Amino acid sequence: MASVARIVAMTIQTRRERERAERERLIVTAARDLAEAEGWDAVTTRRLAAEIEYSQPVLYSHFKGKDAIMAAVAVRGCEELTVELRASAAAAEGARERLAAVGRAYTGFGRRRPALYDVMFTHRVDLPFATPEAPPALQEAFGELLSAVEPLAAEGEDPALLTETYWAGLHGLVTLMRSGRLPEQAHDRRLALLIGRFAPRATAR
Amino acid sequence: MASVARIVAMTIQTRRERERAERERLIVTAARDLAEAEGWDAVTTRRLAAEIEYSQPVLYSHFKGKDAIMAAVAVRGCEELTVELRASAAAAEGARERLAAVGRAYTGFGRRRPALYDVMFTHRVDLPFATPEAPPALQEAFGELLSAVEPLAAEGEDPALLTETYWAGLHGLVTLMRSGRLPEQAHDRRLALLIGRFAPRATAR
DNA sequence: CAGTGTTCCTAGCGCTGCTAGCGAGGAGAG
DNA sequence: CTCTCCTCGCTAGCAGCGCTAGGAACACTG
Repeated sequence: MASVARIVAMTIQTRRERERAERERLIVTAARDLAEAEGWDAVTTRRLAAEIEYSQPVLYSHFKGKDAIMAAVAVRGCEELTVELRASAAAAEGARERLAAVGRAYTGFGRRRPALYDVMFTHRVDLPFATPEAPPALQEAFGELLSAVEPLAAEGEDPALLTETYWAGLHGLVTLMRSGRLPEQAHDRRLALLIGRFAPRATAR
Repeated sequence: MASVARIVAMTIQTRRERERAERERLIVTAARDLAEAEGWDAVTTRRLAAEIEYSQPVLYSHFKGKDAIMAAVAVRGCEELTVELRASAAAAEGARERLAAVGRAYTGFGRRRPALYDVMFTHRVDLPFATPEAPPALQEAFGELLSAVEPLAAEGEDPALLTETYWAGLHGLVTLMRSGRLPEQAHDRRLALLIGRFAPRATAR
């Protein structure tokens, strides 16, 4: 009897936990969608609460604060980015073309999903980044870049550092363009120049 | 008599305008200093008003809003950046060394004055950038980069676009590092890699 | 069915950027 | 020198922000 009761309690418990987890996903999805539709300024705790049809304090039973919600959105964004990078790399042949493909995919992601990109790579958000405790999704995304850059590293060059440098170039292009500092229309040519610097034709042929 | 009165009135007018202009400079300086000391979050209109020893609404008689104040700080920042870039370029010899010098100066500026850098190149601020109406200070800063990059452009490459691409690389390094996405300690090596891509040794020698 | 514990909502705090409207004080006219 | 006017900067307040305390209502336990 006692054991049965315990089992029942456990299943009720698990159902509750499942519902909680589902609601948490709902919060993150709502925050992301709202941000992508109207920008992060429109994502207020009140607005978000209305969106999920709960009251404000519920948010704080899932996340420490608004920043934590944004961090969760960022992690989900990394997963999406990884998928896109992987797909583009898989479809490309040759080292130079692989580098170009991930570059296009990366900047395309940043331009197509500006709000998501911002929370991942621009906004201050308390996520561990350049450490072993970084979210796996983030490490995978970096890994995709790494495997595209690595074959193009010259002798004596650290592939990881070279990848970070290439990443910085892509990131700079995306952010400067999106904030109006660089004109949109020449993006492809700038990207081609960047790629050319990291994969000289001599190396590819 | 009438003319004398008019002249007196004019000098009074000019004195007032001078005082107003001085107060405007005071506001911008206070905003910049406060931001550099405690970050932009600490720069509230109340705090800023207290700093300049006037009441809040005075700020709005000079600037349309907080964003306009930040834009003014950004313009002043561009002037400072131009000075530093120019000095570093002048002290360097050879195309490759010039490129490296401005790269070091640029990233050094970003690391040394993070709040100022953010308002210039990261925060959304309604300044015309990539247009002829851009602030002269901004165009000069870009010009400094341009004259360092131009000699290194290959045949058929647009020097302006190449400069924008180099700028993006520097900007990416600064922002990713400052937001914790890239570890600080390897900055010099990443910068060296970037410079190496834009000024191959073969070109310099 | 009563007791118990959790869950979620209402209400409110201190702060933000920004603005309306008043009162003091100097400028100009006679 | 006095009176009028007008400019200037202040006090006070609005709506909205992130976040939290405390009580009501619900579901489960025995």
